[in-house]
Amino acid sequence: MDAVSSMNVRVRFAPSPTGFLHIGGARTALFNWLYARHTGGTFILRIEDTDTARNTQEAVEVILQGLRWLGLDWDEGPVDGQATHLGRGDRGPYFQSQRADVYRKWVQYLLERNLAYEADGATKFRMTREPIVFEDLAIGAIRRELTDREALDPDFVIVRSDGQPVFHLVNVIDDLEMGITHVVRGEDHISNTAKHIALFRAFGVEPPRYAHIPLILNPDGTKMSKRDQGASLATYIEEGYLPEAVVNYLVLLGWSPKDNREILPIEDVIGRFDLPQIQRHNARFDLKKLQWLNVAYLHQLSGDRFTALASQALERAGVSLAPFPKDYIAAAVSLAREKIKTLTDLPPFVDFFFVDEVALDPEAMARELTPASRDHLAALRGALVALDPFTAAAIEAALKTTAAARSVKNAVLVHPARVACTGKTIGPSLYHLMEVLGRERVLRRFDRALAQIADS
RNA sequence: GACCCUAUCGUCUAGAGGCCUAGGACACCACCCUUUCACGGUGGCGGCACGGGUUCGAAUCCCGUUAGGGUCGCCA
Repeated sequence: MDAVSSMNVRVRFAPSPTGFLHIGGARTALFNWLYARHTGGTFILRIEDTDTARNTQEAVEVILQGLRWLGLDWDEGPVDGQATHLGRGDRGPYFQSQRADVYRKWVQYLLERNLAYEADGATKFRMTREPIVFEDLAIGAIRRELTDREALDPDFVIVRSDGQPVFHLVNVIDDLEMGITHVVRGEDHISNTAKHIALFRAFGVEPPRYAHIPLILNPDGTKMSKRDQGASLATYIEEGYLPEAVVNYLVLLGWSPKDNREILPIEDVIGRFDLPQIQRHNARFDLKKLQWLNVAYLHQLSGDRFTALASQALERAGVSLAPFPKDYIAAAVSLAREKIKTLTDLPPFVDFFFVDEVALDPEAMARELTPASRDHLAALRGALVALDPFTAAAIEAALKTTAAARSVKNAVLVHPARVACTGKTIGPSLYHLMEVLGRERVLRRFDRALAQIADS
């Protein structure tokens, strides 16, 4: 352990409960968590719910659920979305709405020392006129001068005329009171840091170390805001991405293991993650790469977990699995594993396994269940009736023998058979799907297809 | 308007003065594999924003320009 690692690192993620967790916020949380785990430090979750009007318990739950889904466990912080509930940890409360007396105490401290003053009913902080210089762990030396507007009046409001303390004040007080040693946050706070450092000094304490991480931009390079496609973590949860894939992708967006590896077990990342190596420039979100990672993680999932997640996705899509044996479900969904990019892709691939009568796609039917295919299908049915064992290999052999006997290419039998069994032109391997379906179902579906052709 | 950050293939990145004829991944294109759709395999396309310095030598250091992003609120 190096010098930094051996000190007691305390980092925090301090989101405002707006009703959703921004993907950029998720990465900020991730980087804080990684740094805490890398250093053996403490990861704290604090809810910045000072804007009482739009903060609700539900909005907090969204954040907690998002972090839990990502696997980012916090050592101190809320246990649920209820602000008045006592959290875990001895530096609480972890909701700003419950810390009014703490803020009052420190405002009093500033007032008594003439470091703040009343003006127009508000309380303003006497900001230094000198440039603030600090060493950012991710970026390097930063020297911040006053802007022209600030030069006119450098002092800023820390308590509104309605008595509510503002962000800069509470953020600093909480970091101070909670013993935060490293502030890892979005680059959009880099200019605010001067104010924060000045406040820490006024309170008579050394400011924490800062590490500002780059922002996540839209594919077109514009800032990703709430409305933008894919800005909310919830969309990835709903669209069937694996948390480990999202985490891996987020890690790669601004950090690199420097050894050309892309698939990174989280333990490896924890072992190597550090602040100075964080990328300095903003990154654009690339859904295609996330999808690629998701496929990779889908492939290496254990059979049990895949079956569980696939079952969930099916139930959510309205497919009832209750009537089917566990083995049948597992065998059926496993045939789709290599075919899908996300779990929401799965239901259309395997739903035919779980219905009495397949829904015949009109186009597929028109193309494959033609009078010309009738005799082929009937012949294939004949080859399957007494086939033993009814396995993929045996089915394949039977189909090929039948095709050869009729002097047609395998595909001439394969395509109509697929439509007969699944109703669609795309899907899992035909031979395997027939094995899983079982002889009885297959023959019944063949008969129905044959009847369809006769009717048309 | 001012202040701050940033700048390597379309995208994410490796690169901390000679190892660079700039490496990898995603995407894209071609071919192979193949019963569909995918997976996989092989190959290809493609980049140091620009201009000045410093140096024997610069993607790497310095300055400027340009571009992008951020901030300057009684929002967080």
